[in-house]
Amino acid sequence: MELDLRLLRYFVAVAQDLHFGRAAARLHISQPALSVQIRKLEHVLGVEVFRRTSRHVELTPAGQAILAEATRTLAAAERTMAVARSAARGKPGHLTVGFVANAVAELTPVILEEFGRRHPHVDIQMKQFAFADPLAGLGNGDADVAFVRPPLRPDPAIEWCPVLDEGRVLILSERHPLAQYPAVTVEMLINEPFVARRAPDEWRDFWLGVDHRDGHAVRIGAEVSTVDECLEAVLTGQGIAFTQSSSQRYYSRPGLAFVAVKGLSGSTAAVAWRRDAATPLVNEFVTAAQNVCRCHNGAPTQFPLR
Amino acid sequence: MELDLRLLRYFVAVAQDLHFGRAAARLHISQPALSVQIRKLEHVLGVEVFRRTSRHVELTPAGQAILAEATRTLAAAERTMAVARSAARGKPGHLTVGFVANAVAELTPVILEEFGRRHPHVDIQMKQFAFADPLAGLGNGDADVAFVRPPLRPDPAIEWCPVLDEGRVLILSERHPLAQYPAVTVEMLINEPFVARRAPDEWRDFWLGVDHRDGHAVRIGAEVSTVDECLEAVLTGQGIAFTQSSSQRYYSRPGLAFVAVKGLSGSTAAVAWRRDAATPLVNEFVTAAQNVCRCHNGAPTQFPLR
DNA sequence: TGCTATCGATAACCCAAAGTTATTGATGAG
DNA sequence: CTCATCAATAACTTTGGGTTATCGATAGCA
Repeated sequence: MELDLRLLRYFVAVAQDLHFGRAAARLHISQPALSVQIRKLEHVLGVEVFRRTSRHVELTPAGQAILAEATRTLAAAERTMAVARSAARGKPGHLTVGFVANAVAELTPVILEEFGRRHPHVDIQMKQFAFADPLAGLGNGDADVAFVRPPLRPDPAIEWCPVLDEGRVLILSERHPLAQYPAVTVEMLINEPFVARRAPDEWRDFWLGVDHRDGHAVRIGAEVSTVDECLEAVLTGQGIAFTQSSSQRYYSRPGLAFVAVKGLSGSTAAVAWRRDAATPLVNEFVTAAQNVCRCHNGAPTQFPLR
Repeated sequence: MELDLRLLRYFVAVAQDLHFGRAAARLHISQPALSVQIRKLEHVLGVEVFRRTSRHVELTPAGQAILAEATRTLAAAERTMAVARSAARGKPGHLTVGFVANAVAELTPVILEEFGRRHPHVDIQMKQFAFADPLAGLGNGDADVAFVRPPLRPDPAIEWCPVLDEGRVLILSERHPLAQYPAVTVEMLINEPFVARRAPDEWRDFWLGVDHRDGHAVRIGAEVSTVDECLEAVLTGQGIAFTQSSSQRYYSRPGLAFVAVKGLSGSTAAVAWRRDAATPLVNEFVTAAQNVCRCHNGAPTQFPLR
């Protein structure tokens, strides 16, 4: 019996939510089918990857080790498809650019254009990642280069260079009482429910403004994985959230209000890449980004706080 | 329709021998099944990967680009299996060591032992590669580290460090007239048919002793991909061949004779690794190899020429 | 202790698709 | 022009991944 990408996809899905029923739903198959396939995977691999009772599912140590490799394998397959798509469009070169939310805002198209002018034979695929992966695919090879927003977990394999500094603002329903204020302070928000990003701690905390709360715990009104989920939660009044100020121009929509927050630190956007996968094309892309933002003299582009 | 490892395996097989019939035979399926699956792959990828008539099969430019990625994807899958096997044996760590022929001969087990003593939790998988891949899997991630034998095509991503220097000897059937000589010269072999290794030019030529032939063309008696095929060809008298002198101790078998060759340059064996995948484990392995052979002061272990 | 809700495993069945053999049709060689 | 080669097509068989229905184990709770 041979290994098969489907088995890996199923495995990763179950590993993600540790629940056969929900994973099956996400995969658009029935729960028994998923159970059978996971057992088949375990047979093919020769190890039990999950320890499961009728009440609990968890990865075995073997499962954890395998999960990392499975993710890489799936990323490689994804990349194969991407290269094929590029080739189909007559472009021999290919570069996958990961990003989160609105990337580096208005600078994004400028950088792409700058790069495209120098490398017209390269097909660029922009690929968005959810909050759960602030490295925007750099971690497992899903992306060659990425627009990210620190704070990032320190990782010797990842290098980055700031491109854009902007302020952070409050985003809330326009029916929320605070929406009328021209500006607020973090203290005024201490008891407000926040919309939290499902993300690694350092990222989640940064966007909840934990550093500005003087140790006060955060009330969580909703948990979200993507920008749109976040906006949805805010619109329906489940909570408020901080966001980079460029969101006002990218995600403005009826019923949504933005309010300046006094004293709140800003957000930096950066180009990032893997030190061990710095192909010439990646380097060229980073250079293009640096040229555009002129951060090679240490000063990323500054946008007004509001 | 989703991409599937089977399709990639089939694709690579056809790309290798550019012949549907033979590829199908190697894959143990019928030729029509293979044709259908390749067409399916092309549909999934959205590009034609082969240009084919009833007389000729060749990769399209798109196919070439995709082949590289497909190989990497398959290697990643292979690695997933390997890690699973390791985990099944209760070893959380894993290292795949590629090698060609008899690796670094008697030093191999010593190095493995040295490394194993320092890293008992790491499961080492030795993986042999055919002559076609003198980089022993370093090229596409099939191996983390490898025992190779220069000459290698210069590649900035690959670094290596010599471990062992040994002479080269002639290998021939004991019924061959020259088998009686205590030693021969290359001039005496100019008109002898040689067994050639199916390998990149620099490697193939080195093992044919082209540098010692003063420009005389080589008569090719057989083409082989592996050591055993080579010995088989020599035993059946299809040709003679040069080999590292340690072969006398590793591949000695009834009917086979080894003869010293005066003036023939030696062969170096080395540890090699990818600069961009030099994980701590890889570095430790290289260190172990260096410690064992003491080549850190520039002098790889010397074996007597005969 | 026993009831209930939850959730993964098992069973029985169905059907899509990968495989088979037989054949066609195109093409390069002599 | 004929023959041999080789990929594509056709008609079919079979494998196995999917389904629904059901079971059995367990945590929560009165």
